[in-house]
Amino acid sequence: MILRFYVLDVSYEVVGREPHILIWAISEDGERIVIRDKNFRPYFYVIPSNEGELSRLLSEVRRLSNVRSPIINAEVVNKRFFGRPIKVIKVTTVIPEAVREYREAIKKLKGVADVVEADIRFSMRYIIDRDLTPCSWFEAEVAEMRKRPSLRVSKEYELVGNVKPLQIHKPPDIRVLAFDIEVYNPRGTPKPERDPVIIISLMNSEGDLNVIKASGNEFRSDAKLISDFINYIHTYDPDVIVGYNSNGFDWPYLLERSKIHGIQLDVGRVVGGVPRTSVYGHISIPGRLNVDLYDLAEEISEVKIKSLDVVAEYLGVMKRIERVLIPWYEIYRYWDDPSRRELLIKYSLDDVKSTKGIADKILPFAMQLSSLTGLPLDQVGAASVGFRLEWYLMRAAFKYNELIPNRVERPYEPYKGAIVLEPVKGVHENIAVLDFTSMYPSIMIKYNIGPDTYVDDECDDQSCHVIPELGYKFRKEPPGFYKSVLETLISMRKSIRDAMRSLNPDSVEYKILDERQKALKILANASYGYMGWVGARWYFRYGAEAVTALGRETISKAIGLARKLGIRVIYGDTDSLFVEYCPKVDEFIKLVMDELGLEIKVDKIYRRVFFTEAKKRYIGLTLNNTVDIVGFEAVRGDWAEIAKEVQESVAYTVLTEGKVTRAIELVNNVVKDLKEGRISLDKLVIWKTITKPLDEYEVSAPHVSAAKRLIELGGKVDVGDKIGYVVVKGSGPISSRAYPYIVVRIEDVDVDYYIDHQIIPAALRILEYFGVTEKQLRTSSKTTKTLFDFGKRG
DNA sequence: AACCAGGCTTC
DNA sequence: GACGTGCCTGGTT
Repeated sequence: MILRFYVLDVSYEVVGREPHILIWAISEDGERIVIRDKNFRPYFYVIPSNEGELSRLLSEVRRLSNVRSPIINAEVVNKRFFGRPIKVIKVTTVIPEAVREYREAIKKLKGVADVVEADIRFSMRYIIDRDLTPCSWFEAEVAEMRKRPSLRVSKEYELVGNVKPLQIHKPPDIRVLAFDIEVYNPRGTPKPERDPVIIISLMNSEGDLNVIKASGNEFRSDAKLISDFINYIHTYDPDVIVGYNSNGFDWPYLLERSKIHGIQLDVGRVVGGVPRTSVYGHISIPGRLNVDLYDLAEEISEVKIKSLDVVAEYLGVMKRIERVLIPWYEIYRYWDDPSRRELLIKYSLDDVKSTKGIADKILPFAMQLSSLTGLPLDQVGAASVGFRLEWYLMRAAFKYNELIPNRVERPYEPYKGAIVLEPVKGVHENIAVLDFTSMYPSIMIKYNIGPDTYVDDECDDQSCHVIPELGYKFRKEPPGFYKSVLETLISMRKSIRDAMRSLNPDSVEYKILDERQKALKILANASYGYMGWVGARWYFRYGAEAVTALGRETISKAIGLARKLGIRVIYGDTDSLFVEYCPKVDEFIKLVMDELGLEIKVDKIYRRVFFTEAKKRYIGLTLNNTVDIVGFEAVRGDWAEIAKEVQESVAYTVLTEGKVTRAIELVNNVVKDLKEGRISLDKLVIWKTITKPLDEYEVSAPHVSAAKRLIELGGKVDVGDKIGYVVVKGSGPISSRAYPYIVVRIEDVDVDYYIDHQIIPAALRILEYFGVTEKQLRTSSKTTKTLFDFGKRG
């Protein structure tokens, strides 16, 4: 029979002595199914040192065959390696696990230059070779077989013919389950060996909400909670499970708690298939797609702070002011206090609703990324940008008959990057931020940059591009691997955008295509960083170096053109220019296109923007009167809340009202409040991450000594933990006075430290420019100057 | 003055 | 289970 199905995931199992590919899918009529392909075999390639060795090598390779997993085929085939035609031996065996053994044995043979494509996971090999991308529709000839009882699906089929892609964009109805756990945390960072899970909140595709609570003595027993959770999953049977930082927190935590209770966290579609850590640090659940939305939220560059509430607000899912927000370190207090427990439950529900809402907004994008890269949905979010692009490149290489290079360990070699201009300090009115569109990808295409186009010998500038500063040469023709891939990505994106023009923007079809064009853009934009990444299969340092050199040349020339037109340039970084917004800007944009062959566009307009002398830091007032704070302390996580609040209000006050006096008053009041003990301790906590084992630190930083004190107190500190410390009264270095916030009483706080090293510097960073002195900030005065008295002198 | 460390999230 | 470099800052040595 012919079956149409939507692919969720691909895995494999070895049955007897035969590998079976399992395609997890949803059939056209909505059934959850598995299609078994028994006819796919693992293989890899052997590159000879010279082609004369081929026939000898062929027979030596064949002789290595063993009975456990015989070499069922070895033949000479024509491939390309970095663009050059090459003859290699293709070796095919039976059991995927045997590939490694054969690879090692063959590497040792005389006359073998290298063995490639022996490090590609079997299920990914299948996805590449059959072009069976997840999150896409296919059709195939199948035969229904008796369903194995170990599989929690409704039907099982065996693949008989070939799979054929279908041109259907709309996915079937997928069951998505969002979940969120709350943990009892009376001692800072919760530890699964002592702190129970107290709440699990759930929300499914139908919008049903559920709360599972800890029970028993003091409501701190979570054994039943865990088994209720497992039962819920079996009953609802989700295809996709989403959480926020669930790979980093919820799943590992639940796994540890289950182990303590001796419960098997059997939540998959294979009986006994428990979640386990898999590739890219994601948690894999057999037969279901476990997606951590926090990984995907990292794509949203507009949001600086990637917390659940902020991301949900940005995506229009839930407003922060309309939801319950509880600081994480207070969770246990709400749980212990019967009058506040309901509020905690409400908080947890708001979290799970936000999680589900974020899933609705970004899963469509992730699904497109999955279908483009071939990485299953649960991996595509967890895979770093480099790996996503790499899988796309590997699929492209297969189509071009190019061999996929091995991942090799290389030393890290830094190279020169972009230009950052010295800002013109002060307040500027009416400023346009211009951006080169996809500067680095455009450069890679324009100059045909890549490992296969680099020319080592003589080459004149007729047939080669010669790179400024470096003198490296890249041949103009034919297009290299990177250029071909980038041009394909860009032309695919263009045709999608053309197709979108004839669609209603509210239609499902339009939205799906929009997500696809965004995914294409992201892949293209990752290409330069990927080429300069030492871990990349297609790493090429000369190429990455050439791209930044050409970028520096491009922006310098653009600045020259702006000046020629008499347009004042205020600031610039890599591919952006802040210029005064005047009618000549249009002319400038045209001139850049004509002279440099690259597109530059107005990205943003500020009514007012303020720079100190520092690079990468500014505050801007947008056309709709919101304030952008970039780079300053207010948007960083390692400053005390009180200092961030002060700086944010100062920024807002000077930009919108232009009143320095008001800003000074504001700081005065906070200083006074602090001195008189009216600021709560949690606004004084400074949070910093422990990034390596404590004994590896060469200096005694405050957060490190606070962490050591936490251990003395019987606590546990792991790499990655955030340590919250408060500086207390006394003498000596700060680190000797940094204590974990949980042991500090408000009356022991070194108020002067917070005034001198947090509030004053944060406020002064902005106000210093307006002639405000440290003294004025400490004590009230009667200044009446406004921002504009100072603003025009810059 | 020269260095190291951090810059991000979940509870 | 690292896409790049550049930059700022505080604290220690």
